[in-house]
Amino acid sequence: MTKAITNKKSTGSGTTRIQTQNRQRIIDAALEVFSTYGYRGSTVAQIADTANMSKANLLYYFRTKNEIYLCLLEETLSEWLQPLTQINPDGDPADEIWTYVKAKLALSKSNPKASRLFANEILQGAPMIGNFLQTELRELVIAKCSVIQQWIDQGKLTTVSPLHLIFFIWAATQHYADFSAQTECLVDDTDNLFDDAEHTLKTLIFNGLVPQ
Amino acid sequence: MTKAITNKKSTGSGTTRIQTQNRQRIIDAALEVFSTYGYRGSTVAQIADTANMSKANLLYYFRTKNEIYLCLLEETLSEWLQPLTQINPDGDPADEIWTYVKAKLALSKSNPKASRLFANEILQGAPMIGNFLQTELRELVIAKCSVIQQWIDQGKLTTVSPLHLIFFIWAATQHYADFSAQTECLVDDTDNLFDDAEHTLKTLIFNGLVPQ
DNA sequence: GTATAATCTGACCAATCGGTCAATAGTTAA
DNA sequence: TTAACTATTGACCGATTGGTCAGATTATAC
Repeated sequence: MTKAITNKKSTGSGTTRIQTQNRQRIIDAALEVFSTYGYRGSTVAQIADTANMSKANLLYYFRTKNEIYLCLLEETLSEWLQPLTQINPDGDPADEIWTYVKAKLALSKSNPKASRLFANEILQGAPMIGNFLQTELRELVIAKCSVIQQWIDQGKLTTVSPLHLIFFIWAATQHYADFSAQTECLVDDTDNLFDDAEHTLKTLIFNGLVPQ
Repeated sequence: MTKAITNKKSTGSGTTRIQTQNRQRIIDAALEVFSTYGYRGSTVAQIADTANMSKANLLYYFRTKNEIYLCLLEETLSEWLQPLTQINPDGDPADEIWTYVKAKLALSKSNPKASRLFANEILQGAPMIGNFLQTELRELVIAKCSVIQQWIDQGKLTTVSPLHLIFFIWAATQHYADFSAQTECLVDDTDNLFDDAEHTLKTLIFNGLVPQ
């Protein structure tokens, strides 16, 4: 999944000011387009338009549509996964999990396009990041699951499947980014959307739905 | 969103045996393709191939790609929404909600392609069903929210936002269909996937994550 | 300033896209 | 059997797709 700069100055130090600038413009535009239409539904002309750049010039910086897509995925993946790595085995279980939920919710709010980019990719069978899912993500998730399992064994958490708890947090938080077209149709108070979501999630996760 | 049969016998009763048969074959193939690649990422040739039919013949039954898509959405929408309509204001709140969760989970298991079809549509901004979301779905959701609110007012449920509770149930259940490419990478025991999900969801929704 | 490399462009390409159409093959009711 | 209709096809259309290329333009090092 790695493919670095295609064109370089033969003389100097590798990357030009104009290169870094334009490659970033393209990546930004690509996020806009790919997150909306998915890989196959997006066109390089559309990305070039969004980046205010001629198609030929865009293909001077990235040789193929696929190269843009892979580069974009790579840039976005680490940001998207970072909160999970932050879960601290030595912290208070409830605190750690709630911090994680809040971080994922904040990401859904601040960068919904990144969420939709992955949603599109996975919906379509993860053709590009399938290998990543099976290796790096799997390792990380297994590690964090065993942390949660320890907390459960210590009686600090209710007995649940750690893996499904994680699925459940992913689903509940990313939903607001991935399905914003739907939520925005149904929510009246758009301003407080994420605050309301956070409050309801907190109640559900820590108190359950039935009064004790 | 309504467009009925295009070609009809000028003599007889409207629809031929071959017509109903082939239209169904096309709809089935269209679900397969559209649910995977989204509207723009799918091609009529691909649908025709999947249906074991020539492209020209497919376009004899549906005049345009869009017409297939709309017909498919229409057929699938009601099935997908049906469980929500079943929530009974006079039933026991916890029972009613749990029945709903189980029904949605069962749908995700039995017809994941339908879930992915809608996921793709909404991810891409709901260009075709936007109007439906704002009218029919909105009405239904508002009605069910007020039912849940009454249960809360009667002290039978914890105070949560009914709307976000519904979002949460949608997210948690459809996740297993929409992101199956991911879950299948991470789950070891694929056989019991939905049973484990159900158990974890039940614990979360009714007990919360912290032991009482 | 000027040479050299980096940047940018329009014209162009084969392949594929959604869709049409005239002609052929298959069904069906009399 | 046959006439009228339904079903199916391959050849074809203009538009769009991802991508190339020769050459024009701009920035940079000396």
